Amino acid sequence: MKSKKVINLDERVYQRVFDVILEQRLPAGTKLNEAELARIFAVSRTVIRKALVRLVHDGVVETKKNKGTTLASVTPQEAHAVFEARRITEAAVVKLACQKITAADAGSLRQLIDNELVAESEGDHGKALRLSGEFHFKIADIAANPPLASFVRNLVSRISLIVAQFETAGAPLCHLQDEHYQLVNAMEARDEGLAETLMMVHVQHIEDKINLYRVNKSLPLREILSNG
Amino acid sequence: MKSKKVINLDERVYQRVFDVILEQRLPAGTKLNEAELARIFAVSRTVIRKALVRLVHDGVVETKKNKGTTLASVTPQEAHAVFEARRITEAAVVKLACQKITAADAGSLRQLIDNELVAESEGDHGKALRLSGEFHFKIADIAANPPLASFVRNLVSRISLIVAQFETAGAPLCHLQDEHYQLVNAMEARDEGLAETLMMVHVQHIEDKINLYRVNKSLPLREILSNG
DNA sequence: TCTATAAATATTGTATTCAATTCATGTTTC
DNA sequence: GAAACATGAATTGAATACAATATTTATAGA
Repeated sequence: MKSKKVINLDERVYQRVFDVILEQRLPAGTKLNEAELARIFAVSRTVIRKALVRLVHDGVVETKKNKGTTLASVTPQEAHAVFEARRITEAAVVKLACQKITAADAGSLRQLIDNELVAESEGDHGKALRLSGEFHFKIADIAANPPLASFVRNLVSRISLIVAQFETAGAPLCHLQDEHYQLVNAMEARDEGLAETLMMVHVQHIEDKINLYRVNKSLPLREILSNG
Repeated sequence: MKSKKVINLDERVYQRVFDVILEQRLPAGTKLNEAELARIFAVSRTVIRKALVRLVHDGVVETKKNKGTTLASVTPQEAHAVFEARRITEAAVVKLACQKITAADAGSLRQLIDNELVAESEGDHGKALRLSGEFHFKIADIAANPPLASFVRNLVSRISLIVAQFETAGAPLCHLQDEHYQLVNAMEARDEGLAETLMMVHVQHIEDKINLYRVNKSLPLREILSNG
């Protein structure tokens, strides 16, 4: 058993950027300059480029020739499609998870929720967001279907970007932890129908919050214009 | 309107390898030597590597440090997971497509089936396989959900690899075109329930064929052993 | 003949260098 | 003063060179 798994340099970069996206610590459209990233991670541009290629493939960053690489920003239509995909996929995944969940799994899930609450109470909003994402990753792992799990990871990360794009800082994510608890209970009871419904409603709630904020965001425009 | 879209060199390589996989013209485990590919495509290894990174991310090729890159070969368990993912995803996708399909879309789908039959009758088995895949891609496009469409592309290509891995040459894919026709009819009638069922059965049939061949493949073992 | 060791080879990982293109800025000309 | 144009900086695209390592092969000894 190797305690220290050797991973390529680009994997480190990829994971780090991925985590930052999950924590919503970078505003949409943030430039990811290759040279700058190379300095930050103390590697060559080659390594950075490899990580960026993968992130582009994931759809979370966009590269334009001779212009630069930025965090992907999406239109409302594109955002809606990602939510739709996530509702469909996670509904199916949670049904699979219902069939395969163990007591230990349920314990891990509840632990994740608790840790998230602790992080939130300590003011570490970024960590709480990441743990919230990992809750969904864990469900996908329980479903024991690697391709679906990988797709869920992709969708959750893209939703994180979208939320960060439309949400103003400190938007309340209340109730969502409650929904996580209910999900675990339904899964443990192996109630596929309930779990499926709860999951779809849960993702819908996230989308609803975004839509609210999109409306709010258009309001400050007058202030900005009159102020300039 | 630009008639000639400038695409990066690695995109060409990526698409080409992707097509070859869909056409099942390379046996599983085939080595994709970077230097050799660079010669074939007349580009530097840098370009090849970029394409390979994306293919690895897709799960269709595997790279081992200092060992080489090969077409991915999967265990029966992994293969089953890919089939499961595809059944779930395409079932949902075809329901979306039912809601959005136009008469022109249905025409395009039927054209694809016809072209596939022509290719088959002309003995171009590879082209027929690729067109069969494009039939599924087209349904995903009709569903108008880019993330799901991209995932379907991924799953279909992986299934192609898996089929190529377990199937012996010239395995009959009869009946499957019939199922494609029935799918188009159900979609055009906007019968979501029927379309969903047909799709799941269709994918199941593909998996069943594989399983048959896996059994057959283990039989020659005695011959091999007694012959040596 | 078999084994163990060492050298050669093959292959990917990473860094560095050069090229091409876009964008902004300044300059010149009318 | 305005517009066209040239020029320089910034940035990614691509090629080449170098490093690290696993595999194979050759060789020497028992």
